[in-house]
Amino acid sequence: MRPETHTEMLREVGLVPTIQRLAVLDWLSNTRQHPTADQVLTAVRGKYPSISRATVYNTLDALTKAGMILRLNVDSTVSRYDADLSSHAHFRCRVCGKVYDIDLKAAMSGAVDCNGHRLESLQTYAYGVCAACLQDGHHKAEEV
Amino acid sequence: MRPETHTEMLREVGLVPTIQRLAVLDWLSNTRQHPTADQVLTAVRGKYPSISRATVYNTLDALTKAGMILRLNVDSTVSRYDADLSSHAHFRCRVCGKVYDIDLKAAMSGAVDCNGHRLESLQTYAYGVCAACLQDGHHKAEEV
DNA sequence: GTTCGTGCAAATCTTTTGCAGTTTC
DNA sequence: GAAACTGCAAAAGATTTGCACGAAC
Repeated sequence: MRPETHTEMLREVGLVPTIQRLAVLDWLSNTRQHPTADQVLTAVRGKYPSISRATVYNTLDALTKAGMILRLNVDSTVSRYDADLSSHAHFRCRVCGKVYDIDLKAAMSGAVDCNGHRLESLQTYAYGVCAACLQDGHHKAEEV
Repeated sequence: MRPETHTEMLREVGLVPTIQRLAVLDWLSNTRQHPTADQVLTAVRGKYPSISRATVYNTLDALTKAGMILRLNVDSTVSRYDADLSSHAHFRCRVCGKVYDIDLKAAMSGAVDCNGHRLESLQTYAYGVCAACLQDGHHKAEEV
């Protein structure tokens, strides 16, 4: 979207703003889909044909760890990525496999109709550091 | 736990109650862990050394589709399974990788302390049939 | 006896890794 | 120039598939 902003953002988290990373970040910021790594690779190769699969994986991982994008586990066998950090839930259709953004409140309301989709089940996952690891050693726990 | 009950339950959903399926279901019902398919394989082989990996995968898939167990996507690269169908959320520690059951309310409260664990991020996934597929043809959508 | 399920091996798919060469600052 | 990053190829894991044999009803 705004390459300069993205360049700055990468620098701020200690990542070298390479062409490849900017291409991934720019494209991801402009899509409303929730692409898999392979879809990112295909899309970015439209602009930079030489980018390799490993670089895309490395980049997506680095951006995720830096908190600039989200890695979604909404599919069971493949990761998807989302540059929209605002609080929302994701809906996956078991018929067509598409992933939609949905309202968090609509999802949690218990209603079957969820933003026009028919909700059948719900999963909530939390991530962080467990009680045992917090005790084990704060230092160790902070490092990752 | 109660093999007879499990036998009945399998019949009710149209699955032949084989030794293998009962072994998987029994073991899964008695663990508080959230095992991967491989961990189920190892555990069940303790009792039935001849059970194959494919059968475990087939069984877990059949039980999931029948709604008797849940398939968790809390890890990004491996599925975990849970026989506890009560409404709760799952917490994954990024240090040790363990998965814990947590209170859904505690998870959604916004507090950092979540059942003693330090919550850093939250993901909510909804599953069902999307608006487009519902319109496309109710019949097609119901089949799966 | 027919249907459904199991076991084995191979195949597929996603993701990670090692390393030589290149880019960035 | 040193540190960080990329690209390639190979490896590692998880899951699925095809098919012959065996179990269940």
